Amino acid sequence: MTSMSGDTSTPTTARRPTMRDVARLAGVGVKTVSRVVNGEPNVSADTAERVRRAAAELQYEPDLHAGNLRRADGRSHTIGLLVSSVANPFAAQVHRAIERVATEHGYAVFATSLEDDPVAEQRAIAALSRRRVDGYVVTPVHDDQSYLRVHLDRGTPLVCIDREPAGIDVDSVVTSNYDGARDAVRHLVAHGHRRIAFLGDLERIQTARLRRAGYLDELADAGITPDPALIVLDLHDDASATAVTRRLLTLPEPPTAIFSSQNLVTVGAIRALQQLGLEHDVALVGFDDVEAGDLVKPRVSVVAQDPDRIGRLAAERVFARIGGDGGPARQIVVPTRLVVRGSGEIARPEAQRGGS
Amino acid sequence: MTSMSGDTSTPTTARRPTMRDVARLAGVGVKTVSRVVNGEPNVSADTAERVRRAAAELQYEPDLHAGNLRRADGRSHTIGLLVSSVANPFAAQVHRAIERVATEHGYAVFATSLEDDPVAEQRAIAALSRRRVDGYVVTPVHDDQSYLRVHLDRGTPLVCIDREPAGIDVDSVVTSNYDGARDAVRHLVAHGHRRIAFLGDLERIQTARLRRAGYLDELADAGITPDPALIVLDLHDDASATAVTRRLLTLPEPPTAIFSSQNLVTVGAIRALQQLGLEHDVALVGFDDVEAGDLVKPRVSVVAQDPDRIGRLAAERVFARIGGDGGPARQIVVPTRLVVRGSGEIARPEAQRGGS
DNA sequence: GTGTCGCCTGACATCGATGTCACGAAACTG
DNA sequence: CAGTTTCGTGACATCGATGTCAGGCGACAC
Repeated sequence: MTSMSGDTSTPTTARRPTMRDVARLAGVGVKTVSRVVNGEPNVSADTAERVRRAAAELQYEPDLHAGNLRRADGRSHTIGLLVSSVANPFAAQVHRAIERVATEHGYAVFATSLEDDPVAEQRAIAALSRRRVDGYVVTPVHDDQSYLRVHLDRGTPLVCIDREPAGIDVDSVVTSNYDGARDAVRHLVAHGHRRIAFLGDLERIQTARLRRAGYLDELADAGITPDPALIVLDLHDDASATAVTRRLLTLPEPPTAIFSSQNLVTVGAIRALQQLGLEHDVALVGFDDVEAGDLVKPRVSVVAQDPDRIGRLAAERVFARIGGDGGPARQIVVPTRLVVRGSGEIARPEAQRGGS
Repeated sequence: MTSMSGDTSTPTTARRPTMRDVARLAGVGVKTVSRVVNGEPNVSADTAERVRRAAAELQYEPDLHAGNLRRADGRSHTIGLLVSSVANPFAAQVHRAIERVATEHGYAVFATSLEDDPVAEQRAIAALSRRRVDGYVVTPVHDDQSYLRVHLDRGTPLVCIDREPAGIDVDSVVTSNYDGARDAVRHLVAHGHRRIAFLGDLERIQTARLRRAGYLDELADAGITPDPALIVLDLHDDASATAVTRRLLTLPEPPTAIFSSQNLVTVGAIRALQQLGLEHDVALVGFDDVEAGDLVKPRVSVVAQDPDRIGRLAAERVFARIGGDGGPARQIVVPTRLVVRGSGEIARPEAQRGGS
């Protein structure tokens, strides 16, 4: 109603108002403005109202960082998230879940893509440390996280997701890679398969090794001797997965089922099966869900991870730590879910039942 | 080599060292430490070395925000990104592209999901403003962005992506929604189709209206009178798209081709076609690429957007503005690309050639 | 009427850094 | 060799806020 000056036109470059400007306009001291802005008690109703009006008039926005400098708890109300890539669908869903929890707590999230580069991991941590984040959620890439201990000692919590950290004892939230792989293989064995191929991700990735172990142990428990010819490791993209799958399927004794241990590898396997016209004859179960995996024919069965839950649990751990939880480090394992859609339920051909 | 104290065990809670601590240890003034840390000139080689050693010993990390308080340019080296959802594949790819440019400039990125909530847009801007971001990249949701003018006036640039802003004159980077839609329809017309259905997204979304307009204008140019029965708007998820598509396909005079104007809607249409066994008989072109769209049979043809380029261009605009570019607002349009995979090249059935 | 208490309020030091400036020593100039 | 410039350095004010503390004022009890 009562506008300060008649000038309502666009100012060229306005200085950002500070608490002092608001104080001056409201005719009070800065500390009183501070009290009103932060909802502290002991301010009379009409002083508060005058301050609020002045703040609104100047469109005042407090400077969170300036406040933190002096504030007792020194919280930046910001956390950092390190993932393989924010564009990776799995990581993106984890990110969304974390963001949801963060927003509830009034926190903002810095997300950084590491692209599996250990050096990027350290650089990202340093960049976030300079920005004084209150906590980290990290997908470990580096083979040793002990360099992070100094941050823990200074009271900045860290939670690892997807992979277990090495060299530090912190909370972690990971998928049940080993059990999930066993579930997949057990499912295929239950449909009569004995020649089950394994398409593995890069062996240097911990989760890939766990999935391979699950595959081998489940075969062993089923009394099946693994055929080394059917085990291919270190696949990381769909093109090489396609090539390898084609080769396996044209062996003299081809597999009757395939367990592919990762997203893109599953896509590559599907493509190979389609190219050879074998998609209805050879069973396939993938680890990790495939986008639009229910549009393909046959629809693709998978052992699905739960990125939403992983993200939520990880965020809850971080905020518990920020909130002062000093308990021992927790290892949380999120189970996988077998999604039955068709490709994994293709039975071993009758022709072969007699053989072997 | 020369460790300060013999104690290498884990300290319980160490205070974070400040510049003063480093100065004291190195036996110099704080300003000298500041000079070394920031690479300013006029420090003798061995003073600099002594300071660096002290900083390393204490594992000193400068506080970026404290520095900004006094620093002339006051840059937080942080930008804010508002998207529909960080879990949305399109937005996630845009995000990754922006992050790449940001990293080159030494910037970190705050990403926030709006879930198409106009109130969330304003809340997010306020949260980022309090954190003093140097620039914004925004997917507008609110129907009026004039409330952002104050930030522009204070020198914080803003670039809109995906949708044009309303009420402010700023840089924007958008897909050629109108032309892309025309391309899709032209492609279907070229394959003989005249009864082409349109499955539109929510009409309140600007891009959805543009795609509809492209559809209608291209039909008009081809001399085809649109059949209102084949135009369905306000679809936003795959379930409703499936239901609607099934209804259209069972009309007395069903469409021979479908143009679906969005990702999830395309998925819904595919599912309906598969359920009715018509996927090889009715042509389909979608707007926006579908993940694993080349695994479906027939492989799905789309008019693809270029999220990587959109993100990169948007980020470059923001950094140009942060760098002082005061030129007039630029509207950048990123063209779509028709991806021919099979579903869009199904010809109009011969049986119908005689008719109409 | 006076003393005590509690509520409001603002002056001032402070957070961790950078900008300004003055000072002494060394290097150059003529 | 005196005068000037340059270099290296640190004391100090300052950025925008909050924590501390003391003072003023009105209400209440005796």
